[in-house]
Amino acid sequence: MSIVSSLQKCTAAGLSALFNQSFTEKDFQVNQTKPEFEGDYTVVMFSLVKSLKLSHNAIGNQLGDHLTKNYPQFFSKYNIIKGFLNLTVSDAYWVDLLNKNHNDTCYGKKAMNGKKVMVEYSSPNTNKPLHLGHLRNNFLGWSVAEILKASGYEVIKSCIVNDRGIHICKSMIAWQKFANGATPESTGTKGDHFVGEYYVKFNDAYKKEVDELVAAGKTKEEAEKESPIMKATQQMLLDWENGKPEVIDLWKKMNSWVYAGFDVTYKRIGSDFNIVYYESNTYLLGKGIVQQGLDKKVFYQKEDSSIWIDLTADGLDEKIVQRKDGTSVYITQDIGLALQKYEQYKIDQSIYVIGNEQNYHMKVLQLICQKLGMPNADNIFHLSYGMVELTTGKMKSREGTVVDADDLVDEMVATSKQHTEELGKVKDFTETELKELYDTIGLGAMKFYLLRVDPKKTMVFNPQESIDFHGFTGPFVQYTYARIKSILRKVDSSLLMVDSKDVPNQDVSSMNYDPSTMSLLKLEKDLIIAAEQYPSMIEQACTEHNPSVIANYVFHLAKTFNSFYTEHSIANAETSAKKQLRVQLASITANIIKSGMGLLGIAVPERM
RNA sequence: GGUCCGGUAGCUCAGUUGGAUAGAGCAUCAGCCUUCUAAGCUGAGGGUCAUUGGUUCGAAUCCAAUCCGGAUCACCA
Repeated sequence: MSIVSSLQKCTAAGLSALFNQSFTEKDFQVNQTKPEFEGDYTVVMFSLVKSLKLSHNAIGNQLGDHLTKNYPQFFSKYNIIKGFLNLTVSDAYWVDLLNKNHNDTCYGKKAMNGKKVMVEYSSPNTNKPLHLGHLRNNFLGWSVAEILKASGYEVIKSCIVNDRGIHICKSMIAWQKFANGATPESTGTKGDHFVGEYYVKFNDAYKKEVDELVAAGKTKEEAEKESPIMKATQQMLLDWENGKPEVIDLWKKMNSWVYAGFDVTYKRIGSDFNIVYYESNTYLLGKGIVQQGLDKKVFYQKEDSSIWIDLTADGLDEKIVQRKDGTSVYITQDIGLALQKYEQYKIDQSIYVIGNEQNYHMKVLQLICQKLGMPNADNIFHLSYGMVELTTGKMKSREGTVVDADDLVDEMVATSKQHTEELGKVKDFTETELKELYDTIGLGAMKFYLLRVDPKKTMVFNPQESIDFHGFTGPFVQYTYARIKSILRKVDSSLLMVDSKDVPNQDVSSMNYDPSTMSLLKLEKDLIIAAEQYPSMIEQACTEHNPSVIANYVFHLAKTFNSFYTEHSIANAETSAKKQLRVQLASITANIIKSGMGLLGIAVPERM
């Protein structure tokens, strides 16, 4: 249990005993004590003054006495300033915590809880390569999955590939018309980029045709309808739906190019999936459900035989779920897939990592599932994240301002190479080690940069800032880790106990100090306090589905360590007791950094 | 127009179950490498928490109104 929880419980129990009324943790507030006051944690007593009709001082004195007397293992002393009861946690508590956990690589993680969660993320279109926005999605999805695992959930990562539809046909038509049989191999182009080029070519050709038709006297609307290339594309979509062999062959061929390209990118950025759904397989799902919905009168049919749901009572609009020609719309297959996911895995929760532009759509989806009485409908959760904008404004493909994912990764890795070479600290690395290090730092910087911001918020991508490796960045945290590992390599490893997850309750008689009498310097204590908070940070990140909680925390921990490191020597500590204590401190810090960065999908180097 | 989200230092962001003098990083300025990795540390300056009103012992945080920005409201996906 965290010290904050302990304090809340002890305070509630203490108040109940002292004042003969029942109190719970909600009746008062516990905060970390502000640095300008003495103490570690603070009970705010203003809310108690009214119910008890006593002064702060009276309450504070009685409660402070009670806590220090009855829980000396937690609290050593207290002071009262205005309505704030500041408690000092005893050094013995901190030291004991350090002893028990300093070499536990699973510190902060929970045992399996038997619950199953699906995290759907990434979900690309097969007509263009991944861009910066996809990166935020991928990093978020992967990290949230890790955070859920650390919190005891079994996680199934899924991906729905948007591999069919009019937009896919656009790049197919353009390839037929303009490629002269060119392939990724023949042009030496990565498959997804290759296909993306034809998607662009389609739009150029289409625009040209429309302009010409408009110049010939048509209205814009007419021109858009009559454009030959668009008509050909629509015909191709029909041919695809009818299974016309040469169209299917072309579709398969071009998609396979895209997948080959995606595989490379996914491998590079670390995305992976337990199950991949393809829209070409799922787009007919949900049609049966539409019929059932009609029978249940959740849906209704209009005269033209299109099928709708009326959501006006829920503050939304009417929504079509099946066209008059009997074909399904986007949301129909989503309903079908939602049910399939549940039937396939019996998941307790279904998380969708999708941008906030689809907030309305996801609200409608969940509402429909609920009205249909689907078993998992209440456990659909839309992890809605904000768009990534540039300092110059939004990314616009038409204006060519889209930041390509592969290019960005390459730039970040190149920058990390350049910085590393300038510093000249790794001259003895082999070529392979160097390459791995550049990847670790470059990708670490990028992931940290995108994950450090609250997912819900729109964020600005500043290229200069993103390649800064100082301050609140991934490389800063990685560097702190490498410094600690450098020290730990040099000191006697017997100062650390073996990993306590392997050998619980091991003999501590070889300790160089007595944990019950060891006193802590301020910077030592600050570091243990920070380390103690890691488990509750994982909890918070999990309930909020928010990796930025971890990013902010890990940065804070690293910063706290660096202050400690500059001020006090570990290897040459004043006494052997202090040396062991500090080695343990370094160890727990390194373990948490590695673990926390791992939750963000970021590797840490042993040396840099 | 309806609905939803946001507005905190020059810039990028924390902080919102209401608590003490609103915090980081970048940028600017001033210091610190013969001692465990200076991708580091220490310090300084920088704020009408969009505005106005309300709730109360106490509001960046809760409520209302207003202003500004964004998203969305397709027989597109």
